[in-house]
Amino acid sequence: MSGPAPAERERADARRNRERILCATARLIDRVGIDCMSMDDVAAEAGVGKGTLYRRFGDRSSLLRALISEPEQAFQDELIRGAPPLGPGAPPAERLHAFGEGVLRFLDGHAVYIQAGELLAGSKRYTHPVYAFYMTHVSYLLREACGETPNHQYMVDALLAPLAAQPFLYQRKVREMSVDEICAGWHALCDAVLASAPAADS
Amino acid sequence: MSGPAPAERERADARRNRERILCATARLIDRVGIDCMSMDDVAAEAGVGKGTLYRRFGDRSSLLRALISEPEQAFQDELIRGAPPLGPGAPPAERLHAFGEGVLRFLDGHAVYIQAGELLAGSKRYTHPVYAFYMTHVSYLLREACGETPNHQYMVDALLAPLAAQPFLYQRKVREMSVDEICAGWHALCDAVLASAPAADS
DNA sequence: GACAAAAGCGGACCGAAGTCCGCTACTATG
DNA sequence: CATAGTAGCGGACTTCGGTCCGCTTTTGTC
Repeated sequence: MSGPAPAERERADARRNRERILCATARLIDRVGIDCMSMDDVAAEAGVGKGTLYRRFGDRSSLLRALISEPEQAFQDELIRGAPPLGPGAPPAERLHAFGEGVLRFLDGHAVYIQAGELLAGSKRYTHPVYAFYMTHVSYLLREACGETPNHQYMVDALLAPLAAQPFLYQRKVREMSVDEICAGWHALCDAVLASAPAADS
Repeated sequence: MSGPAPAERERADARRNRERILCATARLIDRVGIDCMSMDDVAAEAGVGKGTLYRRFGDRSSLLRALISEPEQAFQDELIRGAPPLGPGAPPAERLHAFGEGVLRFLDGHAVYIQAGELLAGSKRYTHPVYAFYMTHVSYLLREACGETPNHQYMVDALLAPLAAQPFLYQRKVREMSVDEICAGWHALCDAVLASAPAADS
């Protein structure tokens, strides 16, 4: 009954370096800002070689994403298992509203990490698992709320588009909108889309 | 009555090099694709130095944009001075629909140049004059169609978001949607937004 | 503890974007 | 045509993201 070998055991030095790198990155961002932080800086600050850095994190944007992967995971968990209206239990339309607001407030809370516009905003946005997750979620809620409609998939994308980091930062910094104003806007958009489809019975 | 000195006269060699560069760029894109085209390649193909290339075009994405600036300009002219429903004369709601469809078909017609996702899609999208122009246009049409609403500005952004190159290419390539399907989706979104506000009288 | 396999390390290296600055050659003027 | 002033040229150079591959450390086995 020796437990099944832990599928992938992380070697001790690997783990140590991974943590060093994450701490060093956070420290550097705090000290010089994301824009001025080169990958060489990170490697040096962490006291590891550049190869190690890239072996663990693949590329720059993945490294940055790793920094917020924990709260991001927590947010996703809330969507699936959390309390209403974010989690299951509330009517789908209400959950949809809560979802958008949740994403926007999440973005605002982690503005430091996404401010370069790289995170959740780069050209990889659409192919990243996180987009697939959000898309599935919104698709489900929208279908529950108003059934299958001709342009269902498009509406899902349209609802998700203003929740990207890029437009958010633009509205926040250039337009100088408050988070509340942005949320209000999204709620209005959400209502418009919901109202445009015949409400499902039940 | 010697005409006023032409504000900025372009030196002969400058003009020659500018044209050489644009031709060389188009040729290279055609030959090896945007992704494999380095700025050194362009300079070499055009037979100019790298400094010249950058002096004229600032950076890579500006160079690419310059390639479609002519048809882009033509499209903008059509919006202002063209025939209805794109130009003035048609009811604002109808013009709004025509605008979105126009942008989408424009994107499709120039997919070669925007396929790298750099053009009209980079982080500069929102600060580029072209976005300001589109924004003003949509803002005007939306206001004409349904008056001032609480989230006017947000709705404008929301309508414009799915007209960016990035989501367009995603829908086209990954989702394998036809241009017509994408247009249909946008029309539906447009209707939803228009319907969500009290119609203006008049 | 000795050993072998392999997971992981690290920094030299590469390619490409973008900068800098001394030189060239075009244009305006007498 | 000679000259001066300046717009424009060009390529060496810098920076930075990302790759490669020989070397080191860890871990499982006897």
